[in-house]
Amino acid sequence: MRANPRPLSKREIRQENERLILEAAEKTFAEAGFGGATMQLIADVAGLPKANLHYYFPTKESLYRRVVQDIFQVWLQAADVFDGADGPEEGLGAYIDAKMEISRRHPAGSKVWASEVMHRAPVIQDYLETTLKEWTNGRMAVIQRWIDEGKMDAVNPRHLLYMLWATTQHYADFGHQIETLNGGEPYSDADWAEAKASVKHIILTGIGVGQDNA
Amino acid sequence: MRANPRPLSKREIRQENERLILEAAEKTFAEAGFGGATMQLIADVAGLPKANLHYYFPTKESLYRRVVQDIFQVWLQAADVFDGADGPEEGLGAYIDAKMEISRRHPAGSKVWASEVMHRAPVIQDYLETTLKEWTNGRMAVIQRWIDEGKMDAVNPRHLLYMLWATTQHYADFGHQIETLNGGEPYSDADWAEAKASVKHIILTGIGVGQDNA
DNA sequence: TCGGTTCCTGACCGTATGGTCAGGAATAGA
DNA sequence: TCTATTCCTGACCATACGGTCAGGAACCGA
Repeated sequence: MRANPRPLSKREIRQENERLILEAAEKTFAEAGFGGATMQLIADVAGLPKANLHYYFPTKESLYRRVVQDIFQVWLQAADVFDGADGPEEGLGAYIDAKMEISRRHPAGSKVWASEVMHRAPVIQDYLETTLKEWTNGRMAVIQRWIDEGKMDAVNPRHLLYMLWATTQHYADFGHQIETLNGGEPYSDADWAEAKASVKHIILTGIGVGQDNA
Repeated sequence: MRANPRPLSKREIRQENERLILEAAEKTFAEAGFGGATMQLIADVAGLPKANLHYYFPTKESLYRRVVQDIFQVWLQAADVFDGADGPEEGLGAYIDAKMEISRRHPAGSKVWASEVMHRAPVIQDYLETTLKEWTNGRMAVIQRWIDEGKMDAVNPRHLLYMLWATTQHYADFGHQIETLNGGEPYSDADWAEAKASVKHIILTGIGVGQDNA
């Protein structure tokens, strides 16, 4: 049996347990939905007693809210690559790469978000109306500027954004279907590269942006 | 008070009640998820006593299974436009139109399907492995033939299909988000026309197919 | 050392859920 | 008309759920 190197401080204990709970909650909410996930199941996944969950998060809804908020922050951060780009090939290309990478690394988060929105966003409606709306308007303006500068075709910026979201998140939200159609095998590095390249090629070509496909 | 024109026959009663229950179930499962939907709530929406639901569908899962199967049939039917088309502009254009129309008319069904797949398809895994896989392989072959005939660019047929699914279903599954970003207003006829045109333009252009945009 | 704070959890509670069932009403078929 | 079948439902049941709480253990700061 191993020696205990150092007792955790109160601060460390709180950080560590919150992390354990949030990870377990994200995974469980993604797999079972809000209604299907039980506090007992989340507790089992986290390896903690159920009562301990209620110590850190008073209600199931408060835990869920925190999970959804964290996901939203990840997505907002990923959109930074959008800004400061010289044109659509760089900006949109990097954005597609970033969102595909999130779908690959954090599929559970994407599913929780999708589920939340599908159920009419009972918890994050205010985010949709404020932060997301402002973010969307800002990026639409960037795209419109690129159009005005003749850097891409005059497509509807809003529907272009929707297509980017839909396509990239599809690889997370419908990952199980994709895996099944791949003979039950998870996507390999090569599969992901092919997916990224295909998405970028069709969309960038679709808006009149040339590509050097290596 | 109105006179009862004709008492319903047993057969008619069964048909009508099953329809009521299935409609209520689709709507409720879409809005609340499998776990969040209760038999009592479905019964209230259908306007029937809860015990009557269990008379027609012995368990909640059997009712849910029936709902998902019905949705899958609608989608398979919609794909008929794909076949017999002379080329990608006609075939894919019609397919996009058909799937956008389903997203508009049956958003609840799309959501139930999405939710089912996100939760690792506990009920329709066999459909994914058989019917959907065969369907997908067939359409990939059609697309590959179009490519070989020089009717479109050499894109990866599989990822093109995924993009079609993702984009068209996004307008149903994320309809609430789209509506919120539309100022809380549901999409009008003009909004839907614009969405359809945008999706078709970007994707068809993206695969090297010219379009006469009226 | 010691009082205060934080962390922890087994046992418990009220409620809501999926599902059952007995018994009755309505229709079908002969 | 008469019997069999189908349809219907209020009342009920066992279970599982989210959440509470008392009481103790561990750490902190002075």
